[in-house]
Amino acid sequence: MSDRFARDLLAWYDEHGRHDLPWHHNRTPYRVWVSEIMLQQTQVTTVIPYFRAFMQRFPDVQALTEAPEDDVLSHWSGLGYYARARNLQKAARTVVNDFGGEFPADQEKLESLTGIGRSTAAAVLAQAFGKRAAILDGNVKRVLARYHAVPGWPGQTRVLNTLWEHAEQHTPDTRVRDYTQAIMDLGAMVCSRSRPACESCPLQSGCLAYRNSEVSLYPGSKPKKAKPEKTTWMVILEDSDGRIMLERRPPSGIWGGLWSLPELDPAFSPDELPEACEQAFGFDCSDAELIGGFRHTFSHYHLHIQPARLSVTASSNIADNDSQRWLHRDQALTLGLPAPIRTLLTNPEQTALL
DNA sequence: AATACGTGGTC
DNA sequence: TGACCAAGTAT
Repeated sequence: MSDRFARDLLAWYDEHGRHDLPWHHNRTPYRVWVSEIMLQQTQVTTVIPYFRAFMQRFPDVQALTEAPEDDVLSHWSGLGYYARARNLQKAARTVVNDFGGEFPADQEKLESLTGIGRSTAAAVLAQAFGKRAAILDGNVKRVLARYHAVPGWPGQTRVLNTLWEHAEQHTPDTRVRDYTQAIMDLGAMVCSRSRPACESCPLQSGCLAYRNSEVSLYPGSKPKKAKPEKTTWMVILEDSDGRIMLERRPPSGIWGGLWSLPELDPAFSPDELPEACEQAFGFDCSDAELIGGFRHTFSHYHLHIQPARLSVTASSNIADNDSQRWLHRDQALTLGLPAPIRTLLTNPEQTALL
């Protein structure tokens, strides 16, 4: 049953673990699910305020299904990986339509919900239903890679499979909920990526990497690749009322479904911007003013964002539609906006310094 | 299997 | 200061 790994880990957790995170209270499947989705590739401290606001606005799965997608995205604004928000609502509708509004306590059925993979399904099973299920997130990967001295980068299927095997083996039959939280806490608080606190680790005596003084070698690092550089114009079209134009981005791709400033081909020179805007958007534009570009780094490429402000002179027939809205800046900030656009609209002077 | 998908923290 | 990475999943 539970080997010394789980036993020692749980003893440590009782004294040192995190027992008071927002999703630890009223631990319903819905709350656990939302927290797990938010926590994908995202730090706990970042998630906490988003989780509170989200629960206030969408208290249950029913409320989530009934909300406009824009509302969900605006609550996700700044969190990143926005497909998570769109998938969240899709999955909520599946729960209501196919599962009678109740989350299934079944690994396979949970994984059928979009946005829920193997690890998230296991986390919901363990945290919300107390069922035995092995998780394997970044924390667990690090702990297990060190404990068993598993060589290689966890992005490789072979390495990943090995880690999953260890994860399954160590998961106990009892106290699965606590165990799941415990191994994540250990990874976050003791077995951290840099400067792990091995002297305070309850698993030290069995840790192969520690025994060999090779803790820093695990887990193996990702092969590095140069990020491509891309450039774009982001135009702030402003009418005589001080309203600016926002465009809804396509549902897939970067910032999918969010509202943002309209983009223009970087091949245009500053001189050509007014005419390019007129052709693209159909308004008389003038006075292109360059605000000062900045570079934004994504996971897989760098984007040079070149903001430019233009005046719309003939604005009599301006109207909102599905993919285009004219709003004052404070109104624009209530939309689901990407973080750098939010910054750009809030404080263009600061952005110009970047 | 490899890649796309965000943002903020860390050193 | 730029590279690296975090409670991963979808395609």
